[in-house]
Amino acid sequence: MSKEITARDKDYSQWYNDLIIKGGLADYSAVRGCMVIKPYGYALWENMRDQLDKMFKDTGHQNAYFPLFIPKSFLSKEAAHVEGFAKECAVVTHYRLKNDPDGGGIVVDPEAKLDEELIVRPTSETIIWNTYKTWIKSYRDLPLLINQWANVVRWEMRTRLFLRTTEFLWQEGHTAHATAQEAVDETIQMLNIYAEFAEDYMAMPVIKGVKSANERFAGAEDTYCIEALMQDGKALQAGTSHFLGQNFAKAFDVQFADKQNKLDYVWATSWGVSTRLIGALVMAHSDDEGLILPPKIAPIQVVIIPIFKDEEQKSKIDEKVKEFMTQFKALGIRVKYDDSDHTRPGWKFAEYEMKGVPVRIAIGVRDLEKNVVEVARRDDKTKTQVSVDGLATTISVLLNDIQSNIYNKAKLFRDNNIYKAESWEEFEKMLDGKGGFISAHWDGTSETEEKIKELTKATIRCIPQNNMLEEGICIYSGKPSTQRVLFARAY
RNA sequence: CGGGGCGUAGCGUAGCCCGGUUAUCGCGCCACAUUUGGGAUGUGGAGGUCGCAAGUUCGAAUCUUGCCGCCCCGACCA
Repeated sequence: MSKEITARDKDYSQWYNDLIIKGGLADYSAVRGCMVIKPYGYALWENMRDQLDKMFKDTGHQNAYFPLFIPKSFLSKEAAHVEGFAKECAVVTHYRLKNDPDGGGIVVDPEAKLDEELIVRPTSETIIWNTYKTWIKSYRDLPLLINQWANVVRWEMRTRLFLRTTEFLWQEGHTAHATAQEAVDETIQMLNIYAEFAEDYMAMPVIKGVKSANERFAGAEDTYCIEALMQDGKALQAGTSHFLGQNFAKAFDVQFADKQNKLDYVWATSWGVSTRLIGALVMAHSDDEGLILPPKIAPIQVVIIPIFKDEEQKSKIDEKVKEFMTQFKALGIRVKYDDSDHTRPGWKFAEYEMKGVPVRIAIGVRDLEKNVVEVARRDDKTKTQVSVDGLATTISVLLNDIQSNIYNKAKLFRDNNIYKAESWEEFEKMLDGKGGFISAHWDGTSETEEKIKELTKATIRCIPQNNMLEEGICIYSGKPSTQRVLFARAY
């Protein structure tokens, strides 16, 4: 098997696939459009999930779990919602198989047809709001702050590892509030949590903003999002937080009695991030040697590789490494000692580079004599001799350093790829060049946005938060505009 | 669903146009030996419904027809 990873500038799609498959994160599966997340990839997801979960709980949310199946009639209760999802639903129509009477295997039993078909959830608003109806009676029941970790299914035409798979893992928060303001505050709070997670943990700079009407979630009043920039100049929506207004409360008749015993519909939010974040991580940081994972979420932060000629040398090294391991673990560093004998050091070096392990420590008898080890960083590929005295502390500092270095590098790239377009010609030229975010004036109409998409495949990624108001003219229509918005081609 | 490409061992492939002994090569796998500071070397070995089906033929991986599957590019989308 080829060990080489395709070069980024040669074939970006192949580069991306190579990183995931050769980095050991995931594989294609026997089921069309679905992937197998391998242990290493799942460990990465668990680290991300655990951190997000902590952030949700720190802001008063609780986890719960709702059914995988949604009765078809639920989905149609909110008009915009069904409109948005109808085209990509997997549907359960029968509940039993039987032996084929004509021989040759097994067939669906036509006798076992469901009276009402079940939809495999593409998102859970409907089943959850159907439940909330029974949970919410009074202002005392509010706010209701629930999150669920789940899998969902969206039957997309074309799939792509992590970025768009038929089934994917995610979390979806669904909250209910007594006032519109409180719900909006919640929406913004969760957006901020996503941004904080992306930047502080994934080392991926994001732009916070609000979607235009065209890009809004089906059934939302407002969709807030974080947008990241990938190395090929395309944008990626990394997380969304929706202010749902009273749409779902009205569709599912969820009313509460306030202090004055006046009935009103509750105000809702929903917000989610998915395993797509892993795809974002891969495209944001990796190079042609493999993955580069930020230390804070890397499944293995440090790998130790022994270099020895015989058993005697090996046992000396083992003894020293045992001390390191204790010290590392005391500092909470995720460390792996790879003393397997069936691959040689050079193989292991390449292997852990492909897997994106931030720090590699090589240790041989030569080092033991000098009381040093060789420390190699994945992010900048430098190697240095480091004293074994206080090694764990040195490495701990180094991991923080790597974390911020990865972030700064991604931020520099992102900042260098935000352009201002003043005219249509300029706009098109920028898109066909390096891509990136293009800040341009827009007249605020859906028609213009659609026309631009049709002509260039670029969409409005967001209207940035705290956007400066600025008089100008729309790059497409020439009509007056009050602010710039961010355009990009996107995943 | 439209356009393009591909299906031969676990992976990657040659052979196909122009049909002909036992289907090529590399990686990986197994055994032994020598090795181990950047993807080791040697020797020996195991592993195949040539995507499926039908047809043409003395003979099909190769030709014909149908079907299935996958990848890439579009439309759709987190």
